Amino acid sequence: MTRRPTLEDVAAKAGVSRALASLGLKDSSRVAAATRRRIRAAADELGYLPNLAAQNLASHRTGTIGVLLNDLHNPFFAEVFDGIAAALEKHDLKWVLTTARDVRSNEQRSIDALLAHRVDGIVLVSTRLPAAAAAAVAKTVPTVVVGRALRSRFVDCVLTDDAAGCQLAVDHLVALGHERIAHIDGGPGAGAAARRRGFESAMRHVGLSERATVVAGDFTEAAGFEGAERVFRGDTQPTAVFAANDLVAMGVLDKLGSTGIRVPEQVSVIGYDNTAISRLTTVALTTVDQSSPLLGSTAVEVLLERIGGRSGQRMELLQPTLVQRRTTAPPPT
Amino acid sequence: MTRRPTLEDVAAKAGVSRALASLGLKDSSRVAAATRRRIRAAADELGYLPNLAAQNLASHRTGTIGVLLNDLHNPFFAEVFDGIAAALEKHDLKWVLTTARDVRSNEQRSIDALLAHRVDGIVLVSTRLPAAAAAAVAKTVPTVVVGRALRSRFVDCVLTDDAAGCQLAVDHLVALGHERIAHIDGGPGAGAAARRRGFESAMRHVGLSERATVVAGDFTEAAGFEGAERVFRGDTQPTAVFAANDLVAMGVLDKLGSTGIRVPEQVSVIGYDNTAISRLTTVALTTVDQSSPLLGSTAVEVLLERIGGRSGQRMELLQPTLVQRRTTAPPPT
DNA sequence: CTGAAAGCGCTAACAG
DNA sequence: CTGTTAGCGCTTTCAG
Repeated sequence: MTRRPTLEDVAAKAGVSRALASLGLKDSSRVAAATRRRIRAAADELGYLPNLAAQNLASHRTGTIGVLLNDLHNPFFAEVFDGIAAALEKHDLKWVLTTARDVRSNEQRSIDALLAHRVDGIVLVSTRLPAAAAAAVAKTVPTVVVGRALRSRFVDCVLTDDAAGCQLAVDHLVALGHERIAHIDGGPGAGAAARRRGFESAMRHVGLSERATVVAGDFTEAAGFEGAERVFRGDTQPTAVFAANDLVAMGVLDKLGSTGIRVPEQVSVIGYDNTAISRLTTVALTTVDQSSPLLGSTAVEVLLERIGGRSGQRMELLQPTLVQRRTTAPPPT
Repeated sequence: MTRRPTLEDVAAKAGVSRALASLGLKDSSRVAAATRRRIRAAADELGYLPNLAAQNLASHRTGTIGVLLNDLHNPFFAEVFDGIAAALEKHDLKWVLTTARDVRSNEQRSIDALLAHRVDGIVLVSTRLPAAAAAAVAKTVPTVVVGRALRSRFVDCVLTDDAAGCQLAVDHLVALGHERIAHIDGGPGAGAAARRRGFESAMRHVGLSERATVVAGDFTEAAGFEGAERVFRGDTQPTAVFAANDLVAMGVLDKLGSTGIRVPEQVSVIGYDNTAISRLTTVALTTVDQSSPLLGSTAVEVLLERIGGRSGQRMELLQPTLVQRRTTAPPPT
């Protein structure tokens, strides 16, 4: 647990000045190749690792992007992060990753932590942060929001065209012959409102407004379970359920399974996200795909543009697709 | 995008020196309560956020723990992280979270990044890092490894007693009447070897050594799928499969389902981790529970002890339990 | 209780 | 090509 070597040590060992050592390690063409090699060798031998704090402080930039992921438990976010990380690596940027864990107030705290790091930019993935708060952050540091549309000159957004996604889902069910369709929504979750409105307007488009039910949920399996419970308690039971996301859909399947209602013979279920779980043939959930990694990588590109100086808002809408599996079928006759 | 306020600004606004402002914000009793309030007010008004880099550099400590998670896609790690984060919050510590994403060489790079942050300690969750490399890290900064046993004076370990866990699984299957049991292992994954050896020795204990098969896998669904393919190709087919983890088990269920083999009537399947997926009643996977959050919080406690000065190794073995659901039953007669 | 001064490890002009 | 000189924003003795 000895003191870590500093640039000073490297410089001494290589017989050069600190400044030259610094340049040498960055492969600056300003320093002779031979010297460069000597410096690098000295650094390796000492096990030198630059002190980020010192680097950041002196250079006024961190080369780091802050990423706030809503929830580590939802595989969807892991996939979005894959896209983010890949893009960041491509651009030789570092990142610091945070999650809010549970509560809402934690989101601001997590963001403050990123700000304290003096990150060069921030990616907010599906946070519930109030629009005003997000705009405030964006005024301090370039910010892009994933999964939610925010009208603000300062905040860029990258999200799936949920209106289209919901239309896809509804059209599919209607084509199969369904009319009474229930939506279990994402409650206070980020983007939940958009998806709920998408569902309602899609049902209107096909002239089935009065047959639509919406029950309040959350983006979790538990919410899906409880939502299904409520949906199938009434007397005018729907023949299909459109869940706010795959997790919710799993909860619905769970409830239906334990109640002895067969899917898709008696009830059709459709999810949103096309996560790994939905792909399992034992689950085989019909779902709306949002190409999650693309969401992430696009967010990074948009952010870099903003860091590069663009000042107008950029709102990137990605088109979803329907992935038809085996939880949807014609309703019972 | 204006310059962020510094301590200097806060001090000026509060009409005190920088030093006092610094102390005041830390609620040091060395500064009068009234002054403290004035300082705090000034800071709030300016939206002051301390510059971490400067703080770290000046104080020689970061109050930050580095966490390297093997894989964001496996919900097991999200649960372990819950425990880690909760414990860290309890102790008022910050963290920086990393994942290696894919390749092995990335693990060292991720660790170097944590080291560059000058974190006060490191938690390595299920990394494949060679023992020597881990020990090297530990000599630089207090380190605890989760999910793997490493014999080194410098590295502390927190893991589940996999020998016991495997015995639990095997005993359960044997009690049901199974004899030909296959294990699809975790291949090169962290802790895979321990689990494989645990399976083999458990089978030996019950005198079923020759009935045991082991096929090489990986801790993924895909590996489970392929593993099942190989297992059920031969002529002496097992009646039960013990998977290295729940993801592998899901892959197995997937393959069996698509082949028309019924679970548990024809084949029993048992997983490891008791992740959220296994709990779904549509899946209802029998599995070995490792109380993942406890694994995480224990790791933090052990790490803090080490940071506090303990020098001997601490090897914390947590006892697993069997969670019996509906993928295991007596073999067909 | 408060302030002055030194310095953390590094980068970035600016000279030689 | 190489070295000198200032800081970056903060904490931390050490004096008042």
